[in-house]
Amino acid sequence: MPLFALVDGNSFYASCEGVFRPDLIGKPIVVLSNNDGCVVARSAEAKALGIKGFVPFFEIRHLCQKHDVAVFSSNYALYGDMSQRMMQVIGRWGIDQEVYSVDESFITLDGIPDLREHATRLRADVLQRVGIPTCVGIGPSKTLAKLANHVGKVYPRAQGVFAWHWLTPEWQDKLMARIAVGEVWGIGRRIAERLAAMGIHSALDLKHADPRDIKRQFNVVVERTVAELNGISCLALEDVAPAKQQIIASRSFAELVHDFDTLASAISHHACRAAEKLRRQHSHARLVAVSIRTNRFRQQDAQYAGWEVYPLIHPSSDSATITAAALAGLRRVYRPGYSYKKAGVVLMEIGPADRVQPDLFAPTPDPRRGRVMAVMDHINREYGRGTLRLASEKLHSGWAMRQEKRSPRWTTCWRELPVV
DNA sequence: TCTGGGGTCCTAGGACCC
DNA sequence: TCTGGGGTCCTAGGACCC
Repeated sequence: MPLFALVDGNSFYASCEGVFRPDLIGKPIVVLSNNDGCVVARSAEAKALGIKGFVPFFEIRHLCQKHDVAVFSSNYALYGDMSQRMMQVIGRWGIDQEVYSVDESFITLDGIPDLREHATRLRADVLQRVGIPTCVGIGPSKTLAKLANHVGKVYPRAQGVFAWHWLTPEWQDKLMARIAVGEVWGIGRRIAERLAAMGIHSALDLKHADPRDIKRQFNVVVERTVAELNGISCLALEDVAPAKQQIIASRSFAELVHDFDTLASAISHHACRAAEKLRRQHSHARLVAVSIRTNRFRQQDAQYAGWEVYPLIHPSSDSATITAAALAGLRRVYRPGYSYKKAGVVLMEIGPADRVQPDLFAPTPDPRRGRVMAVMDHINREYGRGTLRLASEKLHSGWAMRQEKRSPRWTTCWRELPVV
């Protein structure tokens, strides 16, 4: 029987901010989404103040002022780098590792004798080397490992580590009966509501539900969740990350945008970011889609959401080609007279760059373009993102996002290194 | 005044093929 | 008048995750 552990960073973004600000130890920390829109991370102290996740910042601003909460704009350069460091350390403690998200990793622990000791030392190692506190949950399926992680967080006595097999089956069930079914991985709000109508309220209820019944009412995914809760592992560890099938680059604007040229600059920028992501996974895309939309929360404004797909003759990962397609799409989708809040580019029909079906009649793209892109990526890696870019990205700058409280890029930018 | 940005998978239904 | 059986592919929409 396999044995999985889920290791995750506690309040990850907030913890990252705390690492370089020892003066904030014991103080509430909140991290905001792009554009300083919503709360995306809260330190334990901030949670204790009653600040909920995903609420718009303006609703809790007064609370933050009153309690002297440290508020940060999101700093993805910092979180991405801290994530890599954390994953590297966690990986040393597992047989195999899957990096599941920016702050979560599954590892397998088959054959390790003293799991409590092992997990405790793992946590200490990450804390010492990276500065991030973690929790470890252990179980015979990924779903049970996730749920064990939840137990490790919620019960202080667990001290951040919990494994199901430390309890007798009876006590396992007693514990599961106290966990709401919505806490189970894969059970979201909608399914939880429908389960409640069927009389299934706790994780234990779902574990004991009839799988055929669940399959009929929902689908195979929920059926698998039932099996996983019963200790039957259905979800394998994915130690190689599959290439993305779809790449999105989009942003809200700090202020409403009305004119085509400003939108064109934003779309150029997003197209280049998307193309860069595409090249990083050595893929080409065949479809470039553009979306623009007004602010859906402003009911007093006329609403418009446009979406246009633009096919490329040759699948490509060339920034200029993809940007040209995105701008062509924008020209078709743009309607004057609206106040735009968000623009984005989506790449689809993605495939490996070394397997491209050429077009019989169209001229073959210049093979030297690939080298131009490689040089551009290299320079941007070496000297910082945006050192080289397309002119069309910079024609107008009226679309920047709000980021008023961003901390320095402590670990990835020479100019912003902490000074001791 | 102020409301994020990514991703994946599954299903149902229609078009179309032999 | 009667109108099969087996399949694939695509799309839209819904659900989930972080």
